[in-house]
Amino acid sequence: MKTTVPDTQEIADVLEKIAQLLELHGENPFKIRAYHHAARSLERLSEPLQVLVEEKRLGAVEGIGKAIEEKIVELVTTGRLAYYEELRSHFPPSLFELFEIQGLGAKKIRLLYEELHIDSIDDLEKGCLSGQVALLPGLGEKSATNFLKAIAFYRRHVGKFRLDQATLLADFLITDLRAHPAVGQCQPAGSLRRRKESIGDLDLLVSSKDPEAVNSFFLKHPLVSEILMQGPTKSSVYLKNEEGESGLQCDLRVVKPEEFPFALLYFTGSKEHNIRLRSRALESGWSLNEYAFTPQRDASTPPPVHSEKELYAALKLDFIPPELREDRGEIAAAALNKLPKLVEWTELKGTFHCHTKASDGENTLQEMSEAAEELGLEYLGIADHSKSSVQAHGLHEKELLVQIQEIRQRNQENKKIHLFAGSECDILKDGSLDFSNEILSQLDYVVASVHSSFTLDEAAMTQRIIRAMENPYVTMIGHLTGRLLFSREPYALNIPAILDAAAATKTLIELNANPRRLDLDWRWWSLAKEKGVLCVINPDAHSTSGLQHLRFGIDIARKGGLTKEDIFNTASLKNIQTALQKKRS
DNA sequence: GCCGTTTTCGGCCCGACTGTTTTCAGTCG
Repeated sequence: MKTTVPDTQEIADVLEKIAQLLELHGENPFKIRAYHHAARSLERLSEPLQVLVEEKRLGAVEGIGKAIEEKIVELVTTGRLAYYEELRSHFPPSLFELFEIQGLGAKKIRLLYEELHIDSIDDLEKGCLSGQVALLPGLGEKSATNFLKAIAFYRRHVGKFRLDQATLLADFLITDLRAHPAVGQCQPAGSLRRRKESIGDLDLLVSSKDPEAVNSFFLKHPLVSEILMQGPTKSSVYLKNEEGESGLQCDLRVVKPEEFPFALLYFTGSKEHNIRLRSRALESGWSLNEYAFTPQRDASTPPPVHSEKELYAALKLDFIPPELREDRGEIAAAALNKLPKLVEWTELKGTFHCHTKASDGENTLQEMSEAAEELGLEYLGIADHSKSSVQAHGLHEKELLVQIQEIRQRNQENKKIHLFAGSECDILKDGSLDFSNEILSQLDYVVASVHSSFTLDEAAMTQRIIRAMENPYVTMIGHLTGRLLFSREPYALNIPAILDAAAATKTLIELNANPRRLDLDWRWWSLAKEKGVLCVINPDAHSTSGLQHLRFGIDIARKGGLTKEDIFNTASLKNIQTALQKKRS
């Protein structure tokens, strides 16, 4: 373990590892869940862990009791945890990777380790091929074959699928399913419906009086590459990817029409959200499953339910939009009628941070303008790269001034959509900007972004961005953490400190809607809102089709609990022009 | 291990499918 103080995420990871180790040790499942739960609680703390430890308030965090509090304190103060080290000493660290293999859980991993000394994915593969795995009690030829398939799948798809990729596949399937005569209602569920940034598998839900017909239609669908499991109500397949190989996993559930709202709620999740709802149902004496409420002995009769809304109402809750169902306080808020009224797509009036051919975009200013108009936007901001982004053909001062002139000219000629002249100006290593204030002052707005020196330490990177925000011409910070989903980690950054500075300097924080980024992450937006920081949803469009990414931006804003009022570009053109001047004056 | 208008013990969400089994354990969501 590192000698420096571990950060909150690292501590949450240790708690998760403890949970896995306890599973391997065959511990009480509720104890295991307690560690999972505590890890999740840590991940959504709204204040620094260090402060909670110093003020001895950790025990007040839900899911953290005396025992786990002591362990966290030990980790924070010494950087080590004797309990964890003791647990770990019984198993090699490589064993953890076996949990990633579909069909393998703690019991079988332990069996494989104790009987065959298998402690890695490579070992498991060898054991399956040699026939040894099939000889173990409780396992057989079929298990070994399935492990080999699962290993191959894991190697092809370490990581997950992006929201846009999963959405595209789901749209195809749902369109075809809805056209089938035996299909009543058909909805996506799972993390796709909750609009998470990454999707592990696709969950589709259908209501039908003829489940067999639906299942057989689904299993023969041209997008299906391989059948994993098939039952009367549930089947599971791999879908074809671009190369025609097995890609995303897709589960189809077929239920009776009257069961649909229960099943939709259940399969939408999240798991933690469902667990809470079931506990809440039990308070009324009803057991809740994916089909119905079942009153326990002496309990009152549950009301009839025809929709998710009625289902929540039966539990004395406001309807909770799927995006919020992550067990982050939404149930308590729904009980008190305090859920936010989430922003809607139709409330978005314009956007900033779009590129053209002048730097690294694919389309001209005119084409971008027309596409935005078609999308129904009132205004569009053009922000091509600045000169330091050589790889992206960043504009030099002279080229930028020409572009500003062109934009002013277009606004004279076309009154249907207003164009704003901006720049995505590099934040240099020391926090200064790529253009002088004299140049910046001629623009309508500035998106300041980091495109270099990603490896600065947290303090330096934080200071770098804060310095940029202190510039009166910097309107907003682009893709704050620089993450690229599944390919680049966010750079080290003290996000609460950045949000404080954003509030103090009246700088907007971008929600970059490009599905590879979705940055800033949705988990931070409630804190941003609390601190009074405004969000601006930008597509970072490098083509006309890139403007469509705005929809994912709305998804993530909703997931972050943001309302129309929390988002800068829900303002009309009339109001936005004065708002853009606000920081400068 | 956590939690409490049933409060310091005794609960803790619930069901489908698979593979290896002759009645069920393990895994998954």
